[in-house]
Amino acid sequence: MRLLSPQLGEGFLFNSNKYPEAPKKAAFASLNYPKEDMMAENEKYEESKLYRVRHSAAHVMAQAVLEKFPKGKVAIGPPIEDGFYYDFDLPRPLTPEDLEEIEARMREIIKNDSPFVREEVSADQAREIFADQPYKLELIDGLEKGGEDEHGNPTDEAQIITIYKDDQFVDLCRGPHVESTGKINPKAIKLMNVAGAYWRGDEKKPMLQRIYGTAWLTPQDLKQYLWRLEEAKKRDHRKLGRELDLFSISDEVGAGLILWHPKGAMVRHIAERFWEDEHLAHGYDFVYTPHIGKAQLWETSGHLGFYAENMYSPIEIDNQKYYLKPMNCPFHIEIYKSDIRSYRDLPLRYAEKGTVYRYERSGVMHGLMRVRGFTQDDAHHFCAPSQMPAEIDFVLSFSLHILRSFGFQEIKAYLSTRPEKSVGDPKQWEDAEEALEAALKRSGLPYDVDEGGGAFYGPKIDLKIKDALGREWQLSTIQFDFNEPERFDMTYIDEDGQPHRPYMIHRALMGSIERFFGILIEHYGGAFPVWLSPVQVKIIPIADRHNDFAFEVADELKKAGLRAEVDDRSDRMNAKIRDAEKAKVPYMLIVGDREMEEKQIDVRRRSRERLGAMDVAAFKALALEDVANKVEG
RNA sequence: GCCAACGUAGCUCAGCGGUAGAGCAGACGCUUCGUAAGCGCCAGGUCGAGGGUUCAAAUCCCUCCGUUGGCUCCA
Repeated sequence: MRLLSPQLGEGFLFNSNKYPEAPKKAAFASLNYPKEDMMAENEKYEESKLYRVRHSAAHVMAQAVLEKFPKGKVAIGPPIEDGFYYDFDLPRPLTPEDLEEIEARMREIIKNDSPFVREEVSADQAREIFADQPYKLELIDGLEKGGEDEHGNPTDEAQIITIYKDDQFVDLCRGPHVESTGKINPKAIKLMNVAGAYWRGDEKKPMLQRIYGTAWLTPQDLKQYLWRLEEAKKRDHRKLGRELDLFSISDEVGAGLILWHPKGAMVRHIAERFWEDEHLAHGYDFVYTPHIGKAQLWETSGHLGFYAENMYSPIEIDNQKYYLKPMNCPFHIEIYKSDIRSYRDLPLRYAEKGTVYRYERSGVMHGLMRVRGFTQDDAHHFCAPSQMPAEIDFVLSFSLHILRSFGFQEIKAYLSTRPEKSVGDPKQWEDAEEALEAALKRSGLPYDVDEGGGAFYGPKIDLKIKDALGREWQLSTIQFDFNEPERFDMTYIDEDGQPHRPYMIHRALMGSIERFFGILIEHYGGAFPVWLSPVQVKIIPIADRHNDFAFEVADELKKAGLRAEVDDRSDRMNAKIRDAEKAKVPYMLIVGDREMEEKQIDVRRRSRERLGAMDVAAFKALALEDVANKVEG
């Protein structure tokens, strides 16, 4: 179905199923549009009018809330992506009705068109103004002390304390704001929901009530944003997972544990088969390792020291404690250590789709995206230091090849460097970081550097993709490890006949296969590319007398490796087409009297495009070409 | 784990103190049909679990489990 997004006008047609003839870029742009279109090119969000509008809307909302709850305490209220929020400490939980009331009051305040007035004050003046606002007082202390901004984050500069007044409200705030409340378009704001949030994000501190709102420059923009939310809801992998019968999660089995249904398992199987072929073609060896390992192993690896809170309780077997594995690396290392390694053996690349179990707190599970048991497409590279730059180059380009094959074209890299606390020789760190950055430069990928953002055991590159809705997801990670080779005393014998320490790289491309599947579902809205579709062809006989011929066609297609099914129910053709469309089967082949007569089939795509009658051989060639080229039809 | 909302048929939802309802899906029967829903009939629920209030609880209260939106954490 073609959806016309509201208020978009020419050039912003969005096709809900992302069919091949749909202009892909336009589809992306329409979903993606907000920041890009709302702001002048290269303008920073923080300096945009939109940012000021949202910040100002937060103040207006705070006033409305305080009017309703005069004893309420306010915390902070910044603009965020797509809107703003404000945290409150209130005598009772807010209800949806409260939000409506607050929103209505906001519109009145906006109508007053009262100016935002900035004032610089001393810390003591500020304390007087906010005498009954404990959270503000805490912020003022931080500002006065310096080294902390209004969010409590460290800063270099001493802070000037400023307040902003508008209408009946005054807030401790750095600004900036719009000139007056009237600059906020009352028809372009909406309060979205209430959620709990810890004061300063610290779970030991009080839980506040956070009201999320959205604000835009025009009502059209708001409408567009709400439409985008709707679209995301339609593509929600949990909803599609049920509708397309891909997977489920059973209370009986347990939260965060995924059951892959035949259709979902087929997609996974195809994806894994591709993954396997590519790995074998690129110098990897496959390994298989068990799900549990002795406590001593996890002591040696350090997991019981630094990862214990994510691990499940031990299982006791013959007076020995065993742990369910949260990672695969110790096993791969043991395989490495099972023999003496020569520099001639290196690099070694051990790959395994290893299923790991990690404890997740009960409130954080989310469909396939956040689970307690998942399979990593893991691999560990072991190489001599001299081989390291080439190895990085290889693994980065291999990662990109895999991601692009699944239809993710927009990829961004994040390089994380040495944190303050780290293990390993600084020279090694430098070499590794240099190699990572050089490889990034050669790849031509856009990348950001997160100084000090690496793990204590090594620097890393993370790859994030943008999906069809413009949302970023981290998939791949390529991590150096200076820790485990040391802990396990890994060595190889170099040309000099002496043992040397190898370099070790962990990498996962899809990351978690469960999560990757979830992202694929949402990216494609359930309409997988032909090569991944669990059912690629549905053959639809018009009447019972066409069934035999339909099965003949199916057999021929199956022999060619295509996944074809016949819908031989006694329903009308229209109903069969509808069901096949809903199942997002890429091709429907209609067979009736005419086709049987001519030994042909009538081809229809899920995009509703009709390719017309053709020979089975012609269709087979066409479909196989789509599979080979991984087209998204 | 924390805050809030929500758990009624396989799915989506109505009912919100007086003996459980719809649509879709399913079974069966009729229909054999040209590019997104043919018709009829049947079956299906200890209303998430446990406790309490009441003459009476899906409905009100408490506890637990789960889900959703956030917080924190993270693949």
